Amino acid sequence: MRFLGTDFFSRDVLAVARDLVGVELVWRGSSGVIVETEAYAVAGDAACHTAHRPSAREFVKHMPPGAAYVYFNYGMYWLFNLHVKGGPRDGLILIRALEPARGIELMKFRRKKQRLDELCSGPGKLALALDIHGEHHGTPMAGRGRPAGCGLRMTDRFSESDVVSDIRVGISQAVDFKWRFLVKGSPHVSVKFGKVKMAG
DNA sequence: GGGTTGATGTTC
DNA sequence: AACATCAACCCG
Repeated sequence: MRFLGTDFFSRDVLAVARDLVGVELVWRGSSGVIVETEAYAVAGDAACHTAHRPSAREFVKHMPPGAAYVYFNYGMYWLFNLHVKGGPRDGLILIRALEPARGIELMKFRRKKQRLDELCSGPGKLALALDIHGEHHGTPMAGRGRPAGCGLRMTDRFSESDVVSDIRVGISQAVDFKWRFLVKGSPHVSVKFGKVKMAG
């Protein structure tokens, strides 16, 4: 199995976010093909953690491209991001939804759900399905130090024309950026194309 | 189907 | 106080 290297994560954060759609996220015996991502830019994006959190600024300063940025939100859910660094725009990419691929029974057990289209259709859901949590913060997902059994693998599951962009979900800053990338028509996304409520 | 609400705890 | 969420519940 060939995994993406750090060069993949050393490009523009928007290009990487778009290209991650269709890539298989492999995590210790379970996996899913990414069907939804959101880009957050280190500079000029008020919605990015680096805009308000010193700890996030420390992370992007010291961690390599491809490192996992994992954080706890709403007192209940872990959210999994990938660090992009070394291209025109650095940033963090939230993985928002997967089409389950491997280890589906284990994911159903962890989620206590049977329906395939509800297993990983949201950032909190997929972290639970894959058992991603705080101790995985900083895990290198590309290049040296990548744990055995974890990584990102190219697939031919979708074509470029399947991927559309839309505004981001659940934020109150920089709400107009169309920096969410998703497979149009996929039943596995968190929010369908065009369904995010507009501000005002 | 769509809207509303409560659960829950870390960071700033 | 805000928060890159989710599921359960209402209403119809």
